[in-house]
Amino acid sequence: MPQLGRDGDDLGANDELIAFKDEGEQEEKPNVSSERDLDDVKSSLVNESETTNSSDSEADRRPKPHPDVESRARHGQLFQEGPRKQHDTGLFQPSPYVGYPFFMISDLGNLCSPYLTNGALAPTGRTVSQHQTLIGILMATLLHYSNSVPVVQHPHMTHLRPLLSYSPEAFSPQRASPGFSPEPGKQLLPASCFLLPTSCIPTTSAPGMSRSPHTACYPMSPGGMTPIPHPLGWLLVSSGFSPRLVPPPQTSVPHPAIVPASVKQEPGASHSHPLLPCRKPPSTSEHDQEEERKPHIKKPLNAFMLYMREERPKVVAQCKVKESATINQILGQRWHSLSKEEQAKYYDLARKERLLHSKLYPNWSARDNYVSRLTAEHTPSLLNTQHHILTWLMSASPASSLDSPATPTTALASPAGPAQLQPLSLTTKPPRITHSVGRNAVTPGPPTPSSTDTPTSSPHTASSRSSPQPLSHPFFHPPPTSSHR
DNA sequence: AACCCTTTGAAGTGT
DNA sequence: ACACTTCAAAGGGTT
Repeated sequence: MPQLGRDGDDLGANDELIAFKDEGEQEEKPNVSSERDLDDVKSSLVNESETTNSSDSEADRRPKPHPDVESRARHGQLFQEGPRKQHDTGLFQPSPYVGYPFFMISDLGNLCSPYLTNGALAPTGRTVSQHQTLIGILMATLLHYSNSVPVVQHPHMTHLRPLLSYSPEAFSPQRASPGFSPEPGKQLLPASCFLLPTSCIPTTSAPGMSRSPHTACYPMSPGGMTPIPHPLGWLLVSSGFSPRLVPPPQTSVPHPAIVPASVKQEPGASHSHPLLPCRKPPSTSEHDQEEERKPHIKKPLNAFMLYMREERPKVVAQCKVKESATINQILGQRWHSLSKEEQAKYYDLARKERLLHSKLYPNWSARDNYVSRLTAEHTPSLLNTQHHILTWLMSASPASSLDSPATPTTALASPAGPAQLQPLSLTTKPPRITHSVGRNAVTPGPPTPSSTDTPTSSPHTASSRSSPQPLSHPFFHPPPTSSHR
């Protein structure tokens, strides 16, 4: 949101920019600033909300709700069939990760698929010496890219500040509401609850600690230009390919995901493999585990999330449903059935959340919470190189199978060639194909800065968003697009 | 234990 | 501008 941009004057981000200092200073200054400003922010936000006009937007775009979901949920019909099975119905549904080789090639040790990325058959019958030559060239390529492929660190990671949790810590009772002492271990309510306590429904669940902190996943040094040790290591390790090509893990350097941000950002220092998944990295010490438990600053809740938090108990009570996926489907339909005034309430609340969040954490970026995944946006050249090398290996491998071209390896085939290589997920598991990704691609963001956070135009114009269609149920219609998470 | 599912919106990046 | 991805909450289900 432009009005919420970090450079926005109203947010006071500039004057709170923190110079790069030692971690002790970084640890203290934002909190002091936050404490000082919190009350003012809250009061000003409340005043602002009273004077802010909620733009009209959502009402006209509201599609007809799908009462079937709720009615079937009440009757338990949604559970008659697994909600995720339907995407397997097709003969082959290309994964959004078309460039992900691990699960496209059932056996990478095989590497024998005769189908190149262009669908052509690879030449067969290469000799052992030819393969050795190819491997040698591959290793040379690896060495080349290990020294030449830069990955730029996110600017927000250049400063060393503590990993504060948005909900539980940033809005500690001592700060937000003196005298309020929550039960230990219980989740404190985020900003919206202090602003509008009546709209909040307390929850006793642990605040989003199921995932390890993502903030420590940025492997790059502040200098930005740090060599990647093994550009293809992820592929080779994950596929179980020849270990000769993969140097043993660097035990001397902890995994970036488990290294405290305060100590891992050594300019110019080498790091462990930046391409490996870091969502659940193994902990090597108590200190690392302690760092892992540190919450990160979470994203502020958007309007729908606020709505869900408020309405979920009602849906649970009404529909006797506990499965969150089903509840969310219902809530999604109810959300669309809301009037624009009702939605404006949540858009406005969400705007306050973002405003307060940006005030408390002017240097925070949503990118900070991204897991360290190698994506095409980050290193497209590297991905293309990987694609080429993989293709090369496939073509170089002795063809042992001339099976049907409809095998998943054809997913690597792209009409446009490597240029359309999709981002490579570094998750250790193949991403599941779901039906919801890509929604945002076709729908412009709802709120416009000039007219508050309520959508001004139909953000759900395109297909999938206007009419969410649950899958796999006989009453459900197939989704327009497939996606992953 | 860890991850998936499912929803919408915000925000990030790349083209 | 557009396309695409990730994350935010939630908790039962799955691996």
